[in-house]
Parts: sequence; structure tokens; C-alpha cells
Amino acid sequence: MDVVSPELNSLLPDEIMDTEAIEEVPHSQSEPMHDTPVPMETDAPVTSESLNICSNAAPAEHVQAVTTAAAADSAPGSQSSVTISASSTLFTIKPALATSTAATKTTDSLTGTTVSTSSTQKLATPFAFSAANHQIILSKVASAQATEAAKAAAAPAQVIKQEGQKLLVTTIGKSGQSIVLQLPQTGSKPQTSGDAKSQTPQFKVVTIDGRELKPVVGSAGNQVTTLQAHQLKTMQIPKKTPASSTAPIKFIITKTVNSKGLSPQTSVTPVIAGRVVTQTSPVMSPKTITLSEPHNTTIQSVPGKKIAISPLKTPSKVTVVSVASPPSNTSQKSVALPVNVALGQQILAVQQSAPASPVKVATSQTTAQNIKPVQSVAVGGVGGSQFKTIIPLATQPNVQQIQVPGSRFHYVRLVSATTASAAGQPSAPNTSSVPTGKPLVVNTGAVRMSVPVVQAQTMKQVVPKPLTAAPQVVTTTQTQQRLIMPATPLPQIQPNFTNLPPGTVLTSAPGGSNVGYAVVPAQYVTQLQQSQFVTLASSSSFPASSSIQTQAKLPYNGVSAAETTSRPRKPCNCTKSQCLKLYCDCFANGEFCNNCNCNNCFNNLEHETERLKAIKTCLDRNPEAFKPKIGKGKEGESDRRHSKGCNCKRSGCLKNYCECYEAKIMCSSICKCIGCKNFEESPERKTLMHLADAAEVRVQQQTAAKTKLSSQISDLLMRTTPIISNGGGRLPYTFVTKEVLEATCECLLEQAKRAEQTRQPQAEAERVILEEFGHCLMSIISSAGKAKTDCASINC
DNA sequence: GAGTTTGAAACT
DNA sequence: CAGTTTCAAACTC
Repeated sequence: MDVVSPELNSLLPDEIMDTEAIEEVPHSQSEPMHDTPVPMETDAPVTSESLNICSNAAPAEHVQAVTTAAAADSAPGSQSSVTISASSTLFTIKPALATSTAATKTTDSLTGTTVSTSSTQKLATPFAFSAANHQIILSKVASAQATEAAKAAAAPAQVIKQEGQKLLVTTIGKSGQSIVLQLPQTGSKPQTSGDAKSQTPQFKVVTIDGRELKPVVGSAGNQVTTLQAHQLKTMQIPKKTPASSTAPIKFIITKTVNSKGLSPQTSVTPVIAGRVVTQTSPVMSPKTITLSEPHNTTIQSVPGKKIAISPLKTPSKVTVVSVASPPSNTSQKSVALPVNVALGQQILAVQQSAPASPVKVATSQTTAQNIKPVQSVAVGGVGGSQFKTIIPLATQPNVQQIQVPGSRFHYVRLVSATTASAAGQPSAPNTSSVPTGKPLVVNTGAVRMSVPVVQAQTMKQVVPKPLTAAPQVVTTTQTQQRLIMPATPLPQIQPNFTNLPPGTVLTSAPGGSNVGYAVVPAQYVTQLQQSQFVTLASSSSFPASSSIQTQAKLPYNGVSAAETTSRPRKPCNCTKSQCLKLYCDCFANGEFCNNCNCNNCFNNLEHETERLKAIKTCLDRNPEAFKPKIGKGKEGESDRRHSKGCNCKRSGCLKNYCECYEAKIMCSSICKCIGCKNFEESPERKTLMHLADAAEVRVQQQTAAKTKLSSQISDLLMRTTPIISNGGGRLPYTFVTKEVLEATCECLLEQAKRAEQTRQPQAEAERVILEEFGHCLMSIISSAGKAKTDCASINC
């Protein structure tokens, strides 16, 4: 499958913003390699999904989950959860212990996160928990029988009680050490084997790294669980196990988003490197995320990397999220690093704009590659929230972008050669296998592995969408864009990302890999792969295919009504600059020319190399060339002023030649203008303003008059139309019909004859005729009024 | 719509 | 940094 399901897309924007949502997903270096492709996004029924974690065959393999779950007890019918708190991090593990074929559903009552599983097999697989540094290591027991036996025995040595629905780990030791677990409210929720919703989590701490865990049932963990239950989101992280004998296991791992100031609506965006996020049941569990754990998690630097750059209000801040950080790492979730460091990193970044929130990026780890922690770079957009995304060059052929109409977010789906065959299966239960070595990016309600790309000038800060208890309906009308970026070789050109044009996307230049990055306006992401959109739409049952096709029809530089509506800025008319200089407003705004009137335009994807070079040149000349000239003042728009000031000489700064005047701001001390009249007390300016106001008033009045007239006309038509339809062609209010006219004329002629016969003077004759005419009119009016009444009584 | 004016951008 | 040229938008007719 090549397309991110709309369900997933709809869930993307929510939980990206919060840095707290970014979690490091450490991996075990001793984890053996597995050639088995990790499913990226599954189209197969959810029932086939399974989570194999640390099978016995691979004792060294660790599953590390870093998410907190929503309060299971707060959601009636939700599955029991195991909450483990490591240090300051609270972990809640919700195993989908569906013992029946029916799909299970877990919904966070507060966040709305829903985790549904449809495991057809009885999930009795025991797991070994190991938490260190916000990490939970789970080791699956060799056989389910052992689990069952452990459950039946309920021996103290089994560490975790089964009767309790929620397991609380009050203290977590280092890897391999015992974990103190507690069952709060034992027996509060009767365990039902057949009912997943009420079923008790059947976790069994059995082995970790092949060793027996001997956790001790503690008694001080209750508080921990209840503290942050409302801030939890759930996420499924299935992992395939080499041992096929073991039944597939559904496993839900959740993590507390923020233990501090985050509101319940705050969403979490945990991303696990190299794992496939799959939405198993779009209908039942919109928020469900299935992650496939890559077998190879060795941390190494790999050339092909992806970087998502999103300018927010922290322009120069680079937020790097290490997904595959070693277990020994601290609990730090994000690290600010220089942009240069971020380059060359594989990035599956999910970002959502949030006011005054740093960029949050989640990255995923490839399976076949040794990967360094994915790093995301936040490039501060000036004057507006804008995202910059760097798309590796080499992988462009494997990238497919999707844009939902009406959405400002783009979806870029990585399509590898091996998975291309499955591209046409975007059915609701999206399941796709991801080849090793390919970054897997799938976004769900809990995980966002994409980067929202917003139009440079229309980007609004997106408030994290509060999650509702009800399953979220996936629609194609969301106003957000997501980029899913593939891994790529290190780009040769690394422009100053902090100064890139707003909404810039660095993508591969035509001609293959290692050519360099092409700076692509975020707006242009839609244009980037329009043809691909068409292909996707036609070859798959993607629900939003029709919409995508509509977008795909948009020409780069042609005329399109749809594009026109989405492109408020005026088209340029460049003729000599090739639209690669700042003369061109499109280029200056970091946008591709689209629907413009320019000639010999190079400001498009076909000329990425030239464009990139031009951008670099501009940046070399002026590092802030692409930053907005009109900066916002600290105290509001009233303090807006031109960053450089104007240099007008003849316009008096009262024409649109002046950039200050054009921006509707007054000239400031930094302006070098001559004869400036664009200041507060300027009478000319006031006059202009008054004129402008008057003109505006006139326009408004005219508009109102037109509206009123139109309304009256419409009203008249509305009144006459039904009569027309019923009157057989005779308008009831057309009083002077042919018959009436003839009768009137006969009356007038009769009066004229009488006057002539009586030899009346001409004046008297005219008077008589006029009187008769008046009588006729009165009769007509009277008849018409009567007819109106009759018609009204008949028709109504 | 063609021509002029204007000032920012680019160039020297 | 200053002067000049280029350029495209704004403006005028």
C-alpha cells in the first residue's frame, strides 16, 4: 500500500505538536537481524496482525515501548491496562487480549484515543517487562501454555497478578532487573476471557533477555497510575516474531503524554523508528496504531536520512528526536541540535504547529539499516507558521504525495520498489509490509510520522485537536498536510535552513540520488507529485481518491480554477528573471510559480537544480532574503514595521511602490525614503486614508445596494414564478393584456365619438377621453386586485 | 492594453 | 558601501 489511509491522515495533525509526545524508542543492539519485511501499513485484516515481542528465539530482542496509555478504568469497557512507571515516565501497557474473534476496542474516554484489535487468537502470550530509561522491554514467553499455567497458578513468583485488571509498576529497575508491579483494586474488574473490553490484561513477566524476571508486587504504585491516566494515549506496537508457532499477539503500549501542563486533549505523538504504524481498524479504532518493530535496531550512522524541517516560532531551534536511542539514554525526549547535524538523518517527522511550541518530530527507524536516531529540524518561520520539509533526493521516485482537497497538509507516502505492488490496497484496514531498509512512516491518532506542510502564507498555527471518546471519523476535508519522507542520502547542498523560503521542502533533484536537495515550497508539495496522485487514486480504493484526482489535475503553471482558489497570491509576470530572483514574488515568497503569467519560468519542480542554486545565491547575498520583510512587533500588529525600511524617493511612500505603504504600515526610522508622507500625522496620508475609507464605504454601499436589488428581483421572481407555472402563460399581474387593451381603446374611442357627435370642443373631448382612460385604469386595477386575491386563494 | 513610473533587487 | 542597472509591479492613459 502506498497511500496513507485517510483515516490515518485525519489523525495526523493532532498529536504532533507536543514535544512531550516525542519519545525515544531505544532499541537493543543485540537484536538480531531479520530479513522479514516489517509491515508498514497493513491492508490485511487486522486479525492477522500480531505483535511478537522478544520471542524466545531471539532472547536479546527487546521491545521498547514508550507510551502511556489512557486510563483504562476511565473508559468503560476498555481493556485493562498495565501501567509501568519508570522514573518520571509513566508507561501503560494495554495488551489486546482478545480471546475471541471479535475485534476489541479500547477507547480513551478523555483523549478519544481508541485502540482496537481483532486478534482471532487467544492472546495469552506472556511478556517480560523490562523498563529502563523510559523503556519497557517485553519478552514473550516461549509458549502460551506457560502463560496459561502461570495464570492458573497465580503463584507469587509470577510477579504479576492476573486478577487485577490494571498492573501498576511502581518501580522499575534496570534492564534485567526486577520490576515492582502492583495490582491496584484487585478484582475490581472481573476478568472475562472472552470479552476483550473487560478482560484482564494477561501480561506475564517471564523473561527478559532470556532471564527470569522476578518482580515483586508492590503496593505504592496506585498513585502513579491514577495520576496521569487522563493524559494517556494508546498505541499498538506489534512486532513479528521469527517463531511462527506463537500466536500473534496484540499489544498496546501507551505512554503518558505530559504529566504536567498538558490538557487531556493534548495528543501524543510517539514515533518509533523502524516500526510500522498500522491502523488496523479504521472504523472501530481510528486511533489504533500498530507498530512493527524492526529486527535490526543497531544504532549507526547511515547516509540515507530524512529531515523534516518545520519553522515554528522558534526559528532556529532544531528539535531532534532520537528514536533509536540506546536504552542507556536518559529520558530526554527531544534534543536541540544544529541544523547541520540534522542533515543526512533519516527523518520520519511528524510535526504539528502549536503556538509557542517547539517542533516535535517523531522518527522511525529502518529495519534493514543501521540508523542513527532520526532527527528533525525545526526551522523557524518568520511571520507565520510555516513548515519546511527536506525530502531526500534519492527517494523521490519512491515518494508519493497525497493531498486531501481542502487540506493544507500534504501526505507523502514512501513507496519502495518492493512494496509498490501493494500500493493499490488502501482499503480501510491498511496493511502494508515495509521492506527492510526503508523508513516506515505511517501516522495514526497516536503516532504521527509525517510532517505537515503548510502553505507559506496561509499557515495557521494548529491547535492540537482534542481527542474525543468517540472514534474519530476520518474525512478528507481536513485542513492539514502531512509529509512522509523517505530516507535519502546526504544531500550535497545544505542551504541555510533557517532562512529557507517559507514552507520549503527540500526534495530530490531530477536525475537521481545524491544530486542535492531541491528547495520546494510547501505549497508546491501538492504540485510535486500530481501525476502520482492520479496514479494513486486510480489504482487504489483510497477513499479520497476523487479528491486527490481533483488536486492532481492542477497544472503547475497553468490555469486551474481549483488551484486559483487555493492560491490567493497574485500570479507573477516575470519575463527575464526566470522567476529565480527576488523580483519574482512567487520566488521571494518561497513558492513555486503556479497559475502565473511568467515566461521561461524556472521556479518549478522541473528546474529544481536551478532553483536551488538561485535560492542559495540569494541566501548568500542576504541570509534573510526569504524572511518576511514585515515583522510583527512585540506588542502586536501596531508595531509591525518593515525589516529594512523603504527607500522611496518620488512616491512619497503613499503609493504601493512603497513596501511600507503596501504593507499598510507607516514608515519608520529605518526607512531611507525621501519626502516621506507615510507617517502618523501626515495630512496626505490621512487624506488618503479618508479617501480610502470613503471608497470602501462606497463599495460597501454599492455592494449592499446590489445585494438589495438582487434580493428584490429574486423576491419578485419568486412571487411571479408560481403563478407563471399555474397561469397557463397569463401573468396575473400583467393587467394590460391584449383584451384589456382593446377594451380600453374601445372605451376611449367611444368617448371620442360621443364628443365628436355632441360637437364638444377638443379640450372637452380630451378631458372626457382622459376621464374614461382613468376609469379604465381603475377598472383594470380593481380587476387585477380581485384576480390577485382569487389566485392567492386558489393557489394557496 | 500599452506605456510610464517607481523602487527593490541585482550588479559593478 | 555607493552608484548603476535590471526588473517587475504599480500606475497612468
